[in-house]
Amino acid sequence: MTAPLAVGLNAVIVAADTEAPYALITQNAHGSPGLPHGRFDPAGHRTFERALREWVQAQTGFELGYVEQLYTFGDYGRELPQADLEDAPPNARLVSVGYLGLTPERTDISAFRAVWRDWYRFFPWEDHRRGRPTLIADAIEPALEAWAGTDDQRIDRMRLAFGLHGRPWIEENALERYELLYEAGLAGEAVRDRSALESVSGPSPSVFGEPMISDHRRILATAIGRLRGKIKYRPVAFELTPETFTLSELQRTVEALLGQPLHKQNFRRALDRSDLVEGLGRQSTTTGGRPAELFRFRRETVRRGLALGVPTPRA
Amino acid sequence: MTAPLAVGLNAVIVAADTEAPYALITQNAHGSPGLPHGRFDPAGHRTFERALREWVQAQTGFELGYVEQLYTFGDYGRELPQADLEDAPPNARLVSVGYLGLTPERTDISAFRAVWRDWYRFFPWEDHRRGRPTLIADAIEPALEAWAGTDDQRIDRMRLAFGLHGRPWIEENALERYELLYEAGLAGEAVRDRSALESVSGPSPSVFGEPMISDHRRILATAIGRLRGKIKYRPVAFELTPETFTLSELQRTVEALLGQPLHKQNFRRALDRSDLVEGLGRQSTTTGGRPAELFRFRRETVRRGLALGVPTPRA
DNA sequence: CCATTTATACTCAAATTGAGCATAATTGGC
DNA sequence: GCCAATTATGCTCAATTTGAGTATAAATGG
Repeated sequence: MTAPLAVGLNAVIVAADTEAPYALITQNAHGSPGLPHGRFDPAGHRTFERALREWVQAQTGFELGYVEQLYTFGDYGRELPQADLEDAPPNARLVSVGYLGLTPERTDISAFRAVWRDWYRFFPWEDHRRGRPTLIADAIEPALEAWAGTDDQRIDRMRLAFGLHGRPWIEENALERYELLYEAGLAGEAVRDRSALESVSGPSPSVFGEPMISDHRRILATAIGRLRGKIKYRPVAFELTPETFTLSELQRTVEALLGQPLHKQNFRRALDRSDLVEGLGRQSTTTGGRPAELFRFRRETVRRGLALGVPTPRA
Repeated sequence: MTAPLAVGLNAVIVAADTEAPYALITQNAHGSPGLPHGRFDPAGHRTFERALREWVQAQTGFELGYVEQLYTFGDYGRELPQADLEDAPPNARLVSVGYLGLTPERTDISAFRAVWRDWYRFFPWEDHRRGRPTLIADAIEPALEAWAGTDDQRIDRMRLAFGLHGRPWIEENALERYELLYEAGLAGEAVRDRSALESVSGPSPSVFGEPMISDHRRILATAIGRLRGKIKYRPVAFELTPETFTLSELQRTVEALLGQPLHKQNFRRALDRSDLVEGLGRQSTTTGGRPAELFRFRRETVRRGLALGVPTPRA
């Protein structure tokens, strides 16, 4: 009577530099991108976190540091193709628990079937560092409008999610935006899941961003939103930076994660007041221009209990 | 080879008035308090949320409104006594998914085996509305100190969690505080779980707050922390208030949830600027003193996209 | 009708934010 | 070797927000 259950663990492992934020991506047998993942074996694993660390280590050679749980998905509508379940019992229902891991540098993983990928490849509409991507006005907005029709609730959701009609763009809402596109049939996964369920394959509409296997892009969107929110009130940014860095490097890294430019002077001033970083006196040999001072993260400040995030003054 | 898995769903259903915050509490066969819960049956349930709504309806007669997922626990150390698993396969490992539900009033549930309980009964150290509870300095601090001994990391965790030695009390950290007490053997559940695993029953040390079945108090602590954080940046407070309310009622309700007094004038001013509420011109017939104006929540403001929380200026 | 209680209004200094302009120290042509 | 371009860093100032106090208004209950 009760159908079998399987718990899948999925890891979004994030690194970032001044250029872009990266996620660790694996490939399945068909070469489709996905997240490092595996099944949770209740007999062999004491906790989710341990199981996750073990899987990630095996699949990518990567040793996880900072880890936090994201969300547990169990929807029927997103039931997975059997191919993704490997050794699960037939017809097993998958419950997937997503985790976020942060790492200070893109460690070498060349020996494994995993690569670091700029996460905006999967979410091209999320990068507003050089202004709002034209993709939104040119393609996403018209496609969503066609989907919404005269349904007021759909129109509302669309405007709020994508910051249309004078609403502000809220970078934390990466999941809402992806789910909206999925619902509107504008994500490759939606096309795939529907044809699998209904065995119909009508004319494929235009879809946005590179799709991933299973519901992995949804988990990645959850991670992006969570990290973007958390960076503002907890010093997680320093889990992603090297030991020493210049203020510009830190700022560009944060901008890459938020997909949003920040106001330089105000960023520095607020950081100064926060006591989160400490100048080292040493200079960095930068590419062109005046050399910048090197800084380090003051872990002591966090232990004093105030635990603030990095400032994010809008530019 | 793979042990059976069961997914348990647990609901923290919260109501609040100017006196206290309440959680909906059920009782097991032995009269021990717990949260409304049930197993997720993958065959019968499409999504976690639907299953949850069904269970809660059956156990408490309660119709859930606002719902959000909290956290998924899967630790081995907190394995549950078989009694709590009811119709699960023997030796099943329980994965428990916690949900938070909010409701504007304490609806009548007298026909069911469920009651509304002031949540501070389970967490007496969390209510700082009338100053820091003396329980902390009198009993918790010495007990934790005895546990920490000279272990610097333990001393540090203790001070940060409970705001000792000049650290600020951070009301969101309800889970950290409970887990610390559990680890230190100062929660009734810890005593119970240890004796179940080790079959020893030494002298029971003093424990704090009323224990709950299974890991339900841990889930309740998660809910408290989450709600306390969210109330500051999303207008969830209005999911808990009646249609119309006075500003004082709103303030006292928020204070009850945070366990923290707020600065009256600044609370009003910030609320004013936020556009979250709108005066109705009508007066409330209060108990004693000048009558207060009635207000209502402006849902329209949220739809305009700014979606701020209620202000929480420290008193 | 007066003391008490509660609500609401007003004020003011301190701190923070937003956004500009000015100056310093490099590199890379020419 | 000098000048332009580039990047880092410093300084200023008005506008806004915060923190916290004082004053006034409108009820209730002896």
